[in-house]
Amino acid sequence: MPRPPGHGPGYEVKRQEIIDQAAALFAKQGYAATGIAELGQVAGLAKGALYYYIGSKENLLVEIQDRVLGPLLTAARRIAALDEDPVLRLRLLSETLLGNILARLDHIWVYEHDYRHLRGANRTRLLRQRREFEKIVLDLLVEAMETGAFRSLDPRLAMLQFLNLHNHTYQWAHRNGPWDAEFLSREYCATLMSGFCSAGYDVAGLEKRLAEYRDRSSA
Amino acid sequence: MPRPPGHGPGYEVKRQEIIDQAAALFAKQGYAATGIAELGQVAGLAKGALYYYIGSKENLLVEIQDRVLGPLLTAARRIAALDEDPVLRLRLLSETLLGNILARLDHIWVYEHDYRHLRGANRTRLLRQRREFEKIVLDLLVEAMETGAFRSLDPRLAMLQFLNLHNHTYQWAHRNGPWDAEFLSREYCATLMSGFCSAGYDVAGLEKRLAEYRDRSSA
Amino acid sequence: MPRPPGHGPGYEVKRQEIIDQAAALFAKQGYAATGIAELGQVAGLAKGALYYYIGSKENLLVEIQDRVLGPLLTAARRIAALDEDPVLRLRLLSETLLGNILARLDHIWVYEHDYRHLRGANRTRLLRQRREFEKIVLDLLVEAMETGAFRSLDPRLAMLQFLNLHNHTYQWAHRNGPWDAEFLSREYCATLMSGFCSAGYDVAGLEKRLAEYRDRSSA
Amino acid sequence: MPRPPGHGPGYEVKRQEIIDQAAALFAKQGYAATGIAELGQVAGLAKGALYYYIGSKENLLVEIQDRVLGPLLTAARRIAALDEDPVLRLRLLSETLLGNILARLDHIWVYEHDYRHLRGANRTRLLRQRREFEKIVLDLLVEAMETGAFRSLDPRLAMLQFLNLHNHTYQWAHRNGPWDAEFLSREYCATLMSGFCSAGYDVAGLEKRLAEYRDRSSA
DNA sequence: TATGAATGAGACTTCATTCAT
DNA sequence: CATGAATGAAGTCTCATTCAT
Repeated sequence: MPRPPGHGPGYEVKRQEIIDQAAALFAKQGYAATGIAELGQVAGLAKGALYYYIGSKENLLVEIQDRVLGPLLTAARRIAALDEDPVLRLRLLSETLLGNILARLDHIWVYEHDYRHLRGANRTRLLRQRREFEKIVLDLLVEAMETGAFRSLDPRLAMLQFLNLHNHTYQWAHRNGPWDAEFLSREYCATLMSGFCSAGYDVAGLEKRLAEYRDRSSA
Repeated sequence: MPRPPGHGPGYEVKRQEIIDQAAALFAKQGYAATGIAELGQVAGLAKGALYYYIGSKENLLVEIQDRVLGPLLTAARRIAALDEDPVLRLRLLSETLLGNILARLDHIWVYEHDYRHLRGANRTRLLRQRREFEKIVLDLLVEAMETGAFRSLDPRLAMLQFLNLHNHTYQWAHRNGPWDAEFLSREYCATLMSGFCSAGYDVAGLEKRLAEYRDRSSA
Repeated sequence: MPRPPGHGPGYEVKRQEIIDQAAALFAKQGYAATGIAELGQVAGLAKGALYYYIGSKENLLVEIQDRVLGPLLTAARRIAALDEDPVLRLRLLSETLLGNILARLDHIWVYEHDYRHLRGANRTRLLRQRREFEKIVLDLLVEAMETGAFRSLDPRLAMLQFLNLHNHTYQWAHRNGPWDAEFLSREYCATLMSGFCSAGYDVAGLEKRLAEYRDRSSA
Repeated sequence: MPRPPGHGPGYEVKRQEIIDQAAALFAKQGYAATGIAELGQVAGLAKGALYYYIGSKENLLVEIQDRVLGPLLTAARRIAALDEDPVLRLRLLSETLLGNILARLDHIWVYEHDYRHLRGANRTRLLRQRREFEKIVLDLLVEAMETGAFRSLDPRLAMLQFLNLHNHTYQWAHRNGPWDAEFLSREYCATLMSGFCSAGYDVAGLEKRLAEYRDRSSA
């Protein structure tokens, strides 16, 4: 991660390009099964120049993980802090999560498969961030139980169902698939909320409230 | 009366042990990142002897995949053929699937992560089997819609939700976890069926009908 | 102005050196019995660097075969196309063939012994080239029969005698041996032509006509 | 070569079978490229039993060489000692040599290609035997010059031509080929004698004298 | 006699990385 | 900024051979 000091203006641009290409390769073949030589070929750079940009192979993995978890956590924190119904916030979080997954499918492949190749501090940091994200979901679910929207559930199991349903999407989604994040989120949440909500809760009204929220916040 | 050239009586036993150990290692570190030397160390065998049992590294991967898909497909075919309500059969399939996942967590890790390292015929065969399993789920969902139990859903998306929810379980489950297959299946199906069923369908009655089915079939 | 990825200026030179050294080793010990480690030691390179130059062991074999058959076929085609008496052309071909054999004895060892270790396309190509060379000899012999210089022979057996006599030379010839290609060719052809020619043919005149041809073509 | 003491009656028979099979394999693939496992498969024996018969891989090579050189030297010595015209003896030797080559093509392949894999005493002994055979040919050629049948030749080069022409035959001959040893010997000797003999020598008469000799010795 | 299990060296090849230029 | 050459460990796999049974 320590980048050599004093780079020209094009450095960061090219660096980001290389990380993109690496994410695509890692997603297709796996991190361990992708060689530096292959990366260089795709990037159009000899190995020496490649290392000038990437530092090390593991560095690439770190960057890819950061690209996934950085925006995701930022958005999740923002949503969790909204002054809205926890169920609505869960719905917003769902759509954000799916949006991130669909927007960067190859990054997600790497994120889901290869985080175990991180070592030491990189790994610790990653796991901390993953736990933070899970905690946000968990807290929203607990809040929804406290407001009476949800019945009394095992909060951890509810969170795991939420994550199972969303996170496994990368396995079959593909660019130009038939469904976008908004649609998938609506469907997933319809399923989850039906299962989670209390007897009297108006599940069908959620989408209306979401529309109202969007009117308000875009105003 | 000398045996013809082949393998001795203890061969298959030891072979299965080695596959077990390989599955554990592959699950922890990934197939590509696990070396033959490491496998040999765990098995307590020199490399030559190891190869006497395994044939090749990819062979191990094939065996592990077969151990997952073999029993799973057998059970799924049997359940799909039962003369029962499709919703009940989905519930049975769910529990079987979760039972397989929890019983062989490390095999499932490998199954989910490393099938891409299979080549040629091995890969083709695997993908065919995966599709067969998915087809069974899909057909049951369609049946449930036809009987009026489920509302009109996109069958493929319903199947993917079913699989998302179940298959991602390996990511967080662990030996001696708090929940068994029966419990998880009940919870997952409660969620899914609430989301999928028609307005008038008696979701709560599913578990009772399951109990009745079990009484019947054990009789 | 940086070079595009590829190979530096010294690459090809070193590569040819390595092929030379490989030919010497293969000739002495056989292709199959010569290890990459040994090659590296002789070349003064670690295994990694060696592979940077050679690509694969079989590649070395291909290059060695090409070094033999490339010049040989070029020369043979040129000679066959000359507007001269077929017997004279056979004499010229004989000397060229012996010149190639004596000039690259170790290459010829490998060429004669280890072509069977080539696989697939490499092997097919080699066999095609070998057959082309044999065809050239065969056609010249047939021509010589048609002009009446040779008696009526089984053309294939005549060709095989020609090749037996020449090609086996590598088995006993050595650098700084007492005989050069010109001398050996004269002797071999004296033997062969005596056996092949018609009753009235002036065998002894062949060498004189050769000298005349050389005068003409050097003028 | 030291065979374990005290074997049953079938030992030697089976041993010879195995050597036959080894010769076939070595001829087709080369000594170095043929594995003991492959030999065992062909022989229908596990590796332990195979070693009981063969002692070591190099032993097989020794046996194969002996099977070639033993009969050849015996026959050559006998022929050289005949009280006949040296040219006739050369003709007899030629036919014997070709007979041995054609009768055991795979042994000859091994003999020609893999003698270099012999080490130490095995190698020394082989080379001594080879030289003895060459000496016999050389002496006959010198005799033929002394009797005036042949012109004055470089005896060593004459011998090498003789051997080139005969020994290279294994490269293209095959079982059920169109030509037998008698025919090939007649052709080869016709070529060689035409080239070697003095002006007045009756080459054509050689075959007649050969027939007379055969009448005499079968009588 | 014969088996099958075991060894350990060595086979060919690829790897991530470094560095002088 | 970028190259190409080099390393040495590690990758998967095969080898000839031994030996308890």
